[in-house]
Amino acid sequence: MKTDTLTKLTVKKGEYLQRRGELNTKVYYVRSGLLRSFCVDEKGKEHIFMFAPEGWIVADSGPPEVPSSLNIQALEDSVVLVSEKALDVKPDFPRIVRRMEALQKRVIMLMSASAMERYEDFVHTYPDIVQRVSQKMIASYLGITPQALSKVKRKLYEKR
Amino acid sequence: MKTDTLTKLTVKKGEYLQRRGELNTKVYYVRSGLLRSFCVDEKGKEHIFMFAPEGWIVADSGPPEVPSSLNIQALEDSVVLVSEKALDVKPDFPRIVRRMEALQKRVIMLMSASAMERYEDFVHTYPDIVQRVSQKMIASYLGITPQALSKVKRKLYEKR
DNA sequence: CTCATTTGTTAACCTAGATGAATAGGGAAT
DNA sequence: ATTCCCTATTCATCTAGGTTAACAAATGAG
Repeated sequence: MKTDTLTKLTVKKGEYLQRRGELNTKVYYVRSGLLRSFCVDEKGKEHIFMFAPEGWIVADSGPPEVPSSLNIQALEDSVVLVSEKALDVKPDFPRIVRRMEALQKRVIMLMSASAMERYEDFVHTYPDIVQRVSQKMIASYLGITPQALSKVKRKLYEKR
Repeated sequence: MKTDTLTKLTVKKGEYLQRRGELNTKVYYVRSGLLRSFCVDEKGKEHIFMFAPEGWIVADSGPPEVPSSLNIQALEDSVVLVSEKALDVKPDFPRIVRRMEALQKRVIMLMSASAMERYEDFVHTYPDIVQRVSQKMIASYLGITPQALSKVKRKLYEKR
């Protein structure tokens, strides 16, 4: 990453960094705050692809010339460094490997685990995020409705 | 990729290249035939993570020092080139980007689309694979049972 | 502060897909 | 050919999670 191609951006809670359909040339490095990337299906339902707290990188995975299918939005006031994908000639390989690993796990969880199992795994894997975002956001990440998440949490509470 | 670190491997249909729990140091390049990578959940159910026909690369995404969570098996007689992850100093970046894209799409599909939508998308995206593998395998990739896939196909047939 | 909007939870009902069991076809080995 | 096993399909039943609606609590704007 060349330092001179980075732009510092300050965004308020709720602001968008990128919207679906826009050109997909940027990579966002979160210096402080919290972002989410998400898509919206035909029925208008939002699906969170990932949360990005401090130190994380977000971008649509697609090539720069294809319009983005994801929206990127700040969930807290945030400071973000923006770089151009094309200029990012020497990508951070270990970080990419970790991302792939996380995606692999996510796919497998979505295919094989119940909503409760996915919630427990999420709480265990991202305990900090759980504190910082709404139930609605967590449900949207898990691929269930907020109502279903409420049920899950009650069952877990009753268990102990 | 250094040519001198590659090993050519010939496997018969049904043979395993890697089993869950084994060290996870290898990357497989499929020269001919067809592989699948999959995991097995606590209930003994198999979930296919990906199919790898000619020209594709398969590996567990995790770091080499962690035991693999995936099994890799030949679905057809295949010829495979094997290389060590650690020696693979200059990874094929465009290919990785395409893989990430595919994974992103898969996550989103699993969260937002019905079994029928996922099947239609699969047929559209991998028409060749559909011809080469059993219904059971396709169902396992889609995250549904073979019975549910049967229903989906009948409904699609009735529609037209 | 007030008013309005959003969020979290509960409950009643509904559906997509799982489960289990039965049946019929396909190979492969002998 | 026969046996064995595995695959595909169908049906009946069950259940996790979706949908709709109601309401209270929290949040935000002015």
